[in-house]
Amino acid sequence: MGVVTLTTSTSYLQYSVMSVCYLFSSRLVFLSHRMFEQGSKMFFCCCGDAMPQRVMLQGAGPGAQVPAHLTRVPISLIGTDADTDYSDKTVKGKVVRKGPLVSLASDNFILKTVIQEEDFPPKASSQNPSINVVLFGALAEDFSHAVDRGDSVVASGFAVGRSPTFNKDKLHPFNLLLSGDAACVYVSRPPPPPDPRSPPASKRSSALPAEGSRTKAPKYSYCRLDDLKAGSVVNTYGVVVFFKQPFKSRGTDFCSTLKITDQSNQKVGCTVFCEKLEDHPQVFQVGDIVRLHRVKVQSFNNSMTLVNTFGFSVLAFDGPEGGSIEPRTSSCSFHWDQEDRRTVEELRSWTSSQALLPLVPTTPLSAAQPKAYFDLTCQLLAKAPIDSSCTLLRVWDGTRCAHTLLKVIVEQNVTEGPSSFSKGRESLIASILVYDNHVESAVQLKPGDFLRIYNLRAIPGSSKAQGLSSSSSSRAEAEAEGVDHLLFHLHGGTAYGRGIRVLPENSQDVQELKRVMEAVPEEAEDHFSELNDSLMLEVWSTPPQCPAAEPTECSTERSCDHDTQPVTLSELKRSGPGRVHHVRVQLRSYEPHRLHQALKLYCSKCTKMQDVPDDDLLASLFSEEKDSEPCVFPPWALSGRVLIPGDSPTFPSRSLSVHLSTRLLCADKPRELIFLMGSTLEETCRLAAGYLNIVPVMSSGGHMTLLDLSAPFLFRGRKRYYGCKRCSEVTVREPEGVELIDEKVVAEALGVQLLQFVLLMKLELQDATDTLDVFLWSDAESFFGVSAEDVAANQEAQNRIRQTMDSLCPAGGSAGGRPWMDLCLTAYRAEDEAGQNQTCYQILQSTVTKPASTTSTTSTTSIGATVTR
DNA sequence: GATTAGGCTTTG
Repeated sequence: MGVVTLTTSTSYLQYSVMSVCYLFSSRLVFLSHRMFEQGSKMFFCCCGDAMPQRVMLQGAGPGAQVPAHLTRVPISLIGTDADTDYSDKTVKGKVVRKGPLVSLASDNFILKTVIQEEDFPPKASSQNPSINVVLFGALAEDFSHAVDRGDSVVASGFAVGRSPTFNKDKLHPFNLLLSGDAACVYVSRPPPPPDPRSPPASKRSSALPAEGSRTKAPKYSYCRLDDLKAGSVVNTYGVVVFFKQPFKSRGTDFCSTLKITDQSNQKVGCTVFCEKLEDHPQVFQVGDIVRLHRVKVQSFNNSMTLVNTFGFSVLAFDGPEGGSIEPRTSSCSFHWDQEDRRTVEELRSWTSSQALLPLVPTTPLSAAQPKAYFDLTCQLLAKAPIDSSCTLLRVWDGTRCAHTLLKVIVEQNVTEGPSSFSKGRESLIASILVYDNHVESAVQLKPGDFLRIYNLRAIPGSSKAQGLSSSSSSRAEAEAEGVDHLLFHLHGGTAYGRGIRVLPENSQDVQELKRVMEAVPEEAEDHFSELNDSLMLEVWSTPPQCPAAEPTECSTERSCDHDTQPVTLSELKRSGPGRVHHVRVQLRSYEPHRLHQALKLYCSKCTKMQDVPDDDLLASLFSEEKDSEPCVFPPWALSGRVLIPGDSPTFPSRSLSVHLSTRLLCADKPRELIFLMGSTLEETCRLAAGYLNIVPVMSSGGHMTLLDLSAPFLFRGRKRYYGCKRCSEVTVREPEGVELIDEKVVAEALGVQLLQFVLLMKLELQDATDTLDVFLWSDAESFFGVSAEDVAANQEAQNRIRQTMDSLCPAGGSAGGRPWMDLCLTAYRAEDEAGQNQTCYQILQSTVTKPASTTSTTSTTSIGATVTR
């Protein structure tokens, strides 16, 4: 599998915190503090300094306005008139794509962006025109830092060139090239949306110094849990290690109980009395983090406890690292700043190091074991009172319980919500009897609510064994007989945190639950219900095999020889790394959607992976080398010239300097390998039709050398080969032998560490129990039945991948229409970019078996994204 | 500016 670390890619969330402009020596200088958020780490960096200004924020100062003598040209007119002088012209557009900053040499950069015209000239019908813009040098660097997608920019001082990617991207036949002192970009940014983490300040006119507006907010200090002094009122942060949902106290309030801890390892009990439920801590599970303001420290039984006091407020957060930091609170105004954010991050990181988080937050019905106590996240479908101390809740979570679920029969017309469901759905519904104090909270619940029920007990055995035989008329009647049935009880009292909580619709857990539920097709439910044989139930507690009404063949097969039974994704997630699993799943989604981005270059030596540069970038690398300086050629090289016929007045015929290997010439193989100097990318490609191997070279310091290794070092027909910048030690030599000249031989002669084309995709798999992100990488070629090298060079290979993905995951198709895949997965540990260990999954030894679609795989017409470079 | 509870060793 190699040693490449593949982790879920971290997206760099980037936003400008503030921009300040100074007038400095009569030149405008733009200082931008930008904040980067990367996983759990935050840092600031300052870009821009007292250098001449190249990228300017409009409205920031007098010099930042577009000079009045410049006139704007519509993007559609760029390049239409060969005589146009663009030195006094501008082009305006919105940044719709922004490429990475590519480093060419230590202080030279290149960056590609696409801008789209927004308002000029107004056009109702077709799409607004857009154009590629290539920026060079410090301008590229500044642009990379200062401009975001969505910004509106005005470019001036540009040159216009033919776009080498026009055939591919159909964007614009020309592009804008910005380099040198004259080039400038003016930026204006739409006003930022309000920060959702900073709710508007309270309208209360209260003089409370507390949770006011951000500007007036006082500095809060937080007391560590080993530093609590009895009698004081403090603010504190903690990780929840135990909690009880709010329950009615004997007094006037609801009471909730927390036990929290922090880096001091002290465990401190905390009691909250509030009349209103919404003012209580919104804690959903152990590991949640709470911030408490104004709690009184009391000594009880020789330990410190916390009780809320006047002005009390609480925020709660999810516990796992990397999750969103969205405070849960009913308060409409609260103080919240970067320091709070950092504190939560630190507690999360500490929590994970202490293994305080439960491995499995809640147990799905599919994993419920007889007699076990567990927490359940589910949706309420219906409820019915049984008697004054017992209420029936009918719930489901989209998973299938391994045991038959008992249906409790209730009197007619007492059920809130549907009294029965389709046969298939019924088989997925669990009956929960809630007792005593929980009856009162059940009254508040509405069918459709998403619930978490704490300390639920699975009651096993036959209905008779539970005293619920059909002849019994006591509390409920069960229609099922047998020994393999389950019913659930929520016992009275609040011991062990027993209780019911309604989860907010926007919570992560509810989103996850919905995904699982949506993956259960109606037909499948009915299909399931036919199979009530206990042996079959055992089998069918694993993912459904053919849930669609019209059974579809499985679209992939495993070629491995592991002797292991398929598991559900939820089971797989509960087991550790270092194992191989078989799963039967559907493809829910995949990345990248633009399939050409799945193609990467991989160095087997340093194990680094990089993107394949696009033609715009390559074209600029070639064009930079047009004017070669004088050069001493190596003694083995025979020099000559080759004529490249032109195809238009813009591209006249040119003769270029070529160098041949004496050894190959003597072997009568003059066309096997040429070293070509000063060619453009286009010319190189054209010559590649006539020469087997072309190595583009340039003169540097009076000697012949390769171009920058961002460019291919070798062209072989339509194939291009790249070298690793880190691992190559370039010297231009002729190959040793003459028998076979291929990319390996050439690379070896040139001291180039050859990069390999690979395919890398992230697939989101799903079954009835869960979803899972997996990588398709080392076995991607055998999965698709194509080589990555072919994908880089030929349309048929690209079509094959596109069609395979379309058939596994049809656009706009429902889950029911997606084929099922038998896959072999391996689970392994890898470090993410923040240095945190996480479990990753990779598809191994699995192959798509069916032709991807009914359309011909040899079709040469491609629509939409292809993997063309 | 009172009162509530102060986990738990698990009924139906």
